[in-house]
Amino acid sequence: MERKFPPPEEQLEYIKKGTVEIIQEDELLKKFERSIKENRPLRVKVGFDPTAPDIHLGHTVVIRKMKHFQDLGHEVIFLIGDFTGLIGDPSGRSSTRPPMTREEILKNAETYKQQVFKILDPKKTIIDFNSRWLGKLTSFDIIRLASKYTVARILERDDFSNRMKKNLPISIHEILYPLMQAYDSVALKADVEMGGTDQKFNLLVGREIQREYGQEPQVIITMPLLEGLDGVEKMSKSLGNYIGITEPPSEIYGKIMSISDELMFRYYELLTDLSQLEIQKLKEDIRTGKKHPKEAKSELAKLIITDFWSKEDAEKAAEEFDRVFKYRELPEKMEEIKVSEKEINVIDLLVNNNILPSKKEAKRLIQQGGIYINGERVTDITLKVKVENELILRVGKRRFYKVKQE
RNA sequence: GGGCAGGUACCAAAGUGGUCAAAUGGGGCGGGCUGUAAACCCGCUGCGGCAACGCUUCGGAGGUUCGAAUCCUUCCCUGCCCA
Repeated sequence: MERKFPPPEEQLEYIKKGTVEIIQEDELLKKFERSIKENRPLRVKVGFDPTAPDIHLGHTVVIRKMKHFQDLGHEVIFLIGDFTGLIGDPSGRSSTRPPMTREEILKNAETYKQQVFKILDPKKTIIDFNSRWLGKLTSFDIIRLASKYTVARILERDDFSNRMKKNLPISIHEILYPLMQAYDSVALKADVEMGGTDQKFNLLVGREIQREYGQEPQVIITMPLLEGLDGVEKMSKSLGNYIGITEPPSEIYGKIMSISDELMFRYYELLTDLSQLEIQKLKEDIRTGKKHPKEAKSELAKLIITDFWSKEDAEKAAEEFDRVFKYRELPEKMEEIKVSEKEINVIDLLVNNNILPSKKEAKRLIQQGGIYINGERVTDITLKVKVENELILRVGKRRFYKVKQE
């Protein structure tokens, strides 16, 4: 097939934007040159965890960069770490996870595809599973692999050295993880591997192991880690500070509106195509009062929603938000709660319908003034609610329910 | 295999026979201020009960005691040192 790659320097410039580190840049340049000469696309590998097929904005930072490689005509391998997933990337609290069934893995892969193709070009994306080769390694193979690296070097990894310092446990299987990931690069003959900055160690091991197996080392590219909604921790599902790309537009909008102004710029930088210059200008306009930060945040939210939904959805989400939080009107869509009783105690209403986890919690919220019925704050925890007419139940600032009789 | 130190709520970390549902900090939640921002202030943060109070919780299981997170036995887990 005839391919047309842009000139090497141009490619490098395009890829470089937004990266934290490229090791080594000149190697990448050479790879670009060779790829043109041989009319062969580079193989760019990125690994993903099979257990969490919920892609959030944090993942999209790297995925967007994968897209950039595709734009240049290269081959992107979306590697699902179904085998390494059994170990779990060492994080201190890791333990081996139960093996996933073939069905689960395939199902997750499907989910991944649906999500990731909102960004990537399906025609230029190879989806692979590392159990394909890692599952076939014999004990002999694994020992051979393990012999290529030393304990001292493995322990250089941040996470491990910290745990050593703190006298925290490190299991043997954890130190195998980087080697396994490195072996993926061997199996795939990766030219480039990308990941977040927290992956740097693993990525580097890939280079060394490839060399050990007689391959040319991959170039590694690290991307910044996106901070989660709290602005401190990295975005992750387990911390609950994330925005999933399949979340409804109104959710995404609301979550973006709740981030700090500082974080907003970070998101602009990592999640939109605005140039550094444009972002600088935006900052300046806000600083001088030419633009209200809320306005800028709204625009950011709309840009992000447009990526995963559509421009119309984005506009609608914004209108909806203003209606509810600016003009204090009701949201368009509310979860409906069906109640069989004609009359019910507020607390039961809240707990029986799984709105709140316990009666204590319900009581607390009422006493703290966080429950409203038809716009009126509930102050009496023994209040009986008549459900004959439709009721609007508000819990806290942002949760709304429509209560109807069954 | 031996010696030592540990295992407390979402996390970190006090508590070492009753006054401990368990200090404090973080996180979370609610309220106030606002732009669902930050910062700040107030409150809450095991379950049931309107409450009095009761129930379940301090690695697991037993035991001592009127009474245990606290003492004993045993088991499991972690770290350090020695081998």
